[in-house]
Amino acid sequence: MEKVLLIDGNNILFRSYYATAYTGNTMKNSKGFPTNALYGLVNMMNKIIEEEKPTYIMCAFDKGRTFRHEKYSDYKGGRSATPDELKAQAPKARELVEAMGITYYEIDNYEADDIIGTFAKKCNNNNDYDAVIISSDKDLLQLITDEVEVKLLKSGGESIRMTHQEFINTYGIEPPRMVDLKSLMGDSSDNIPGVKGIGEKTALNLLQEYKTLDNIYENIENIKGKLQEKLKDGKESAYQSYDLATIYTEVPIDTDFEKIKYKGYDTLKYLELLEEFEFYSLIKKLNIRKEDTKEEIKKEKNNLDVKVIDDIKDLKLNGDYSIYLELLGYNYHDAKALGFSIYDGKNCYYIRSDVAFDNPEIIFENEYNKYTYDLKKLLVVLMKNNLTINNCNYDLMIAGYLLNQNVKDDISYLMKNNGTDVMFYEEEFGSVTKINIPDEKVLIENACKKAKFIYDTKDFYLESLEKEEESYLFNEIEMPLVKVLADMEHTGINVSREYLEKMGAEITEKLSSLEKEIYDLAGCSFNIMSPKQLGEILFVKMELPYPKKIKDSSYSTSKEILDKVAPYSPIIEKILDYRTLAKLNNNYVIGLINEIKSDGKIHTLFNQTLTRTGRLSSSEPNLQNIPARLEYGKLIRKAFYPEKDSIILSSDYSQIELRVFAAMSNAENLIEAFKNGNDIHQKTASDIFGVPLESVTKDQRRQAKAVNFGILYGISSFGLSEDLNIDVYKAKQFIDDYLKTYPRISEYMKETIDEAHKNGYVKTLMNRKRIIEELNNKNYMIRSSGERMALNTPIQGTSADILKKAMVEIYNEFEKRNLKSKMLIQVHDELVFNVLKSEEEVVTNIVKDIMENTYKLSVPLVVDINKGTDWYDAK
DNA sequence: CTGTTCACG
DNA sequence: ACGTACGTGAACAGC
Repeated sequence: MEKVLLIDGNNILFRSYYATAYTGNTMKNSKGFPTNALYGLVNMMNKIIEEEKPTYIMCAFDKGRTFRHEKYSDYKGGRSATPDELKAQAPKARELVEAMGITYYEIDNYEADDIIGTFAKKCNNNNDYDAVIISSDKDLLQLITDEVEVKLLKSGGESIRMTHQEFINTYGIEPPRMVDLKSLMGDSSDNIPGVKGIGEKTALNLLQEYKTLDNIYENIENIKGKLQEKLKDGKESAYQSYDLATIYTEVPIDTDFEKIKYKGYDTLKYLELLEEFEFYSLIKKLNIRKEDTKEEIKKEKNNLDVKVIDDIKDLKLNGDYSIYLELLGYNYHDAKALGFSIYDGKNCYYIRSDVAFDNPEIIFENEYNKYTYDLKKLLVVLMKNNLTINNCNYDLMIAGYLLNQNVKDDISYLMKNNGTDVMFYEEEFGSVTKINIPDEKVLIENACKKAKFIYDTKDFYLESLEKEEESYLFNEIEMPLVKVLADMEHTGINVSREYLEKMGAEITEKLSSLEKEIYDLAGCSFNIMSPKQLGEILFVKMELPYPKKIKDSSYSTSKEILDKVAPYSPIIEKILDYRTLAKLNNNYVIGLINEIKSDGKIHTLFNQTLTRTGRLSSSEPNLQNIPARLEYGKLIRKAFYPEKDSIILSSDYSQIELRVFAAMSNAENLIEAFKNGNDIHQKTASDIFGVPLESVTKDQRRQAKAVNFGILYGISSFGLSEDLNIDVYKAKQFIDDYLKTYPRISEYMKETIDEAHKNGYVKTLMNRKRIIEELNNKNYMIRSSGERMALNTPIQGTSADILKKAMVEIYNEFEKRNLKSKMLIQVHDELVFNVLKSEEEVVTNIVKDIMENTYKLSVPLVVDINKGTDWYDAK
C-alpha cells in the first residue's frame, strides 16, 4: 500500500500568510521581500512529509479564473483582494515546492480542488494506493472515501484526520452529500448562494431524512409549509449551487502516479532559495557541507562564539548591550537565577548568576544602554538581591506586545516568527509541573541566541513602533511603568494568615451543615461540586423543570439556571450558598494562604503584556478579583493590612469607561451630564424613559445602567435581554430608544466599526493599537464578535492608558518628594496604597490630583479616595 | 487537558 | 439561519 499526499498548495500558502501577517511587522528578508508565507509553507511541507512519510506527493495551485466563473459571474465575489505581499510570494512558493522534490500542478480553468479531486479519484477502489488530502478547506471533505481521507488543518498546528467514519460521525451524512449540503445552505466565502432562508441545521435535517437534493425535490409535497415554499423558490439557485460546489474530477491531466513520486530535496536549488529568503535556521538544519555555504552560515547569528565569564576581568563591554536573564521556573518571585547572557554587537558573554551578583556594578551599572526582554523580571530578581540596574529604556517584550498582543510571553515565539532557531522555554526547562535543568551547553547556547536577537532586532522594533505612532506609548508609559510594577510586586502586601484561617474555619463549618441539608433534600449524597452529578440529581432524580428549551449534551447548573428553578425546591438556595462559600474557601481563603511568602506578604505578578486591550492582569495570585460585591465575601479584604504606622488608601475612578466613551463619541448630552455631575445612570433613565430626573424609579435606573454597560460592550438585544431578564423584543426597544435619544452615539458606533473594517485594527486615544483578525472572518458570529471588540477596545484600552499614565506620574512624584508610602495594587480603575500616617495628606492630594488631571478629556475625571485600617475598611 | 463555573473591572 | 455583550484568572471534575 503506497501513500499519496495531495496538498492544497494555495490553502497552505494563504494560511501561512495570515497566521503571521500583522501590520508593520511582516517577516521580510534584508532586501525587503516578504517571506512569511514562504516560511510557513516550508515548515508545513517539512512537517507533513515527516509525519506522513509518503511515496507520492502532489501539490496543487489555483490559476486565475475557472470554468465556474464563466458559468456563474458572482462566483467567489465579495472576497477581498489578495494582499500584494502575499501575491509576491506566490511564484516563489512554486519554485520552493519544486526544489523540495514535490511535483506541483496548476491548470488553466481549474482550481486546486479539481486537480486534487482528479488524483483522489484514482485511489478509489484501488488496493495499491491510499490518499491523504492536506487542507483546511472543508469543501474537500466531499472527496472522502474508504481510500481517501482528509487531514483537516486547524489553527495552532493542530489537525483532524477526517476518515470516512469520522466524517459520518461528525455530519451524519455520507461525504458526497457535502455537495447537497452546500447547495442548500450555500457558502458565503465562495459566494455560493444556496437556498435563501436555509442554514446548516435545516439542511442537515433535510438530508438526513431525504439523503439527496434530488430526492428532496422529488418529495417536495411531503414537506410542509414555509420550508416547502423556500425550497420551491430556491430550486434554481440550489441546483446552480450544486453545480458550483461539486469538485470536478475529470481534469485533463496525466495522473500517472510515477509523475508525482516524491524525490526529496534538490539540495542546491533548495539551499539557494533558503539563502534568498534568509531562512538561516533552516539552512543550519540541512547540515550541508558546501564550503562557501558554511562560511555564510558562520557569519550568521546562530553560530555564536560565546565567552563564559568566570573571571570578571574577561568581560570587556564594547558599547550598548543586550542582557537576558535565564531563570529556572516560571514565577520569578521564587525562581532560581541561572545566569545572564550579554551581547554587545561583537561579543557574546554568558555569566553565571553567582559571578554576576558578585560583580554587580560592572555588569548592571555603567554608562551603556541595556536592552532587555522582560525587564520587570530582571528588576524584581535584582531587587531581591538588593541590586539595581541603570539605563534600561528598551524592552523587547513590551515592544513586541505593543505591535501585536497575540504573541505569547516567551521570546522564542518572536524569534521563531523571524526565522531564528531557538528552543521554547518549555522545551528547554519543562512544563510548570515538572521543571528540569537543561545541560549547561544547551542553556548557554539558547540564552546567548536570545541576547543576540534582542540586540539585532532593536532598531527594527523601534522603527516599527515609530511607524505605528506608538513611540509615546512605549517610551512615556509602558517602559516607565515596568519599574513601577516591579516595585509593586517586590513590595508586596501584608496578608493576615490568622484572619484567613479564622474565616476558613467558619466557612468550613457552614459548608458541612449545608452539605448535610443538601443531601437530606436530595435523598442521597453526591459531589455537589460536580456539575454533571448535580444536574442529574436536580433534573432527573428530583424532576425539577429544566428551564432551557433544549438540553444539549448535559444540564447546565449555572447560577442563572438555578435561580430560575429556585422556587421549586429549597435545595437550590442551599446549593447556591454552598457554591459561594466553597469558592470563597478554595479560591480566597486557602488560595491566598498558600501564596503568603515567608515575609508574611503576597507578591503577585502584574502581567504587562497579556491582555488584548492594554489592561494589566494579575496572577499567582490574582489580586484583581478579590471579592467586592457580596458583603460576606468582602470580608476577605480585611486580611489585607498596612505596614506599621500606616493606613490603606484606595483611590478609584468613578465611571471611567463611560466618561471615556462620552468623550470619544462626542455625545454632547452625555458630556453635559458628566460636566453637571449628574448620576449618569439616572440621567440615562430620565432620557430614555422620558421622565424628569427626580421621578426616575430605582428599577428604571437599574435598567438604564444595564443599557449603559451594554453600550460599552457592543450591545446586542439578546445580551441585554439576558442581563435584564426581559424578552428580546423589549430589550431591542430599550436600545432603539437609547440610540434615538443619543443619535451621536449611534453614528460613533457605526463609524468605529466601518473604520475597523477598513483598517483591520482599532486604536485607543494614546495610540495603542489592536489588530482584530476576527473582522475578516467569514463566519458571521465570529465577525460580529470582532465588531464588538472593535467597539469596546478603544474604551477599555483608553481607560487603561489613563490609569497607567497616572501610575507612572504618581510613582515619580513619590520619588521626587522622597515619600515612603507605596503603591501596592492596581485593579483596572483603582489603586491601593500603603500610606504612612505622616504622609496621609500629601499622598491623598498627589494621588487625587494626578489621577484626575493626567489626561484631559472633554469630560471631567472624578476620583474617590477611601482610607482605612485594612482594604475592607478603605471603602 | 478541556469545559464549567464564578470571582473581579 | 445563526448564536449572542467586553476584558481577565483559578479551582474543580472528568476525560
